[in-house]
Amino acid sequence: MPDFIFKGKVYYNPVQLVMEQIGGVWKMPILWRLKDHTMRYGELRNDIPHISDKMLTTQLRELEKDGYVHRQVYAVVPPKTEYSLTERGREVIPLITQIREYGSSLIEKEAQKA
Amino acid sequence: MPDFIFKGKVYYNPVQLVMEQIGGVWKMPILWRLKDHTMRYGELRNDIPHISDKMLTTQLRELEKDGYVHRQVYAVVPPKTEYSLTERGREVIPLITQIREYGSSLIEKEAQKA
DNA sequence: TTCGATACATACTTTTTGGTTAGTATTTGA
DNA sequence: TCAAATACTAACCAAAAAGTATGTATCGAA
Repeated sequence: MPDFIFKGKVYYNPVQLVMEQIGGVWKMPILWRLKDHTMRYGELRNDIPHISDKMLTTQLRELEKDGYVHRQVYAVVPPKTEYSLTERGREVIPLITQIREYGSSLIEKEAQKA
Repeated sequence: MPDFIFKGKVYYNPVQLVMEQIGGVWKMPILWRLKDHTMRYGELRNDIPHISDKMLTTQLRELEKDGYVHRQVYAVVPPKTEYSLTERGREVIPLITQIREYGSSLIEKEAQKA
């Protein structure tokens, strides 16, 4: 597997690309919430434990730039913004499902031992 | 999904745990090489482009500590160490396969556009 | 006229991750 | 006696990711 270029940046392998697009602590949890419905900013904020405004905003912006979520701003006061998955976002859900399942299985095994 | 504790550390969700165990730039590429055979340190080193001694060593140690790889040291000179997957390591391969496939599909789509 | 509601932005600090360079231990064979 | 081979270790630095704390714009309602 040789190096390749994606959107102007060099990657060493496909895993690295995926990690950059949906890796980190918050991106998959965000995508997961949007799995089957649109959500407002504040709803995401309330639904994802421990996330800060800064993290929620930056991660949403990156997911938008990379084509995973759609951002719909309504010109009302107080402001209202709705987030939803794009086609690409929907396509990545099975992968997240498998990662979550694997994580849960790790936790279960650990619980059995203790 | 509430917080939980795994080996003494608090996690916010299962994704975060998986990311910590096999995330980052190098761990999955390492596990992938060991997929169907034991490899010596130097073989891994030569086979994984751009990886440094420091990264290879630290990531192997963490994978060993977390139970994904087995480390077999032979008392010979010059030194010889063989790495192989444990049961847990083998179990995680399907997940890595899917992540790689997803990454490859991203690359393909991007190539079609350009 | 001020307040409340919402979705942010900004500045700053800390933590984590990764990269670079150089060095070490051991024994066999030239 | 010295070089070669292998699997590391250590010290240091840079970059990226994440956390914390505070501020802001807008408009309608009270």
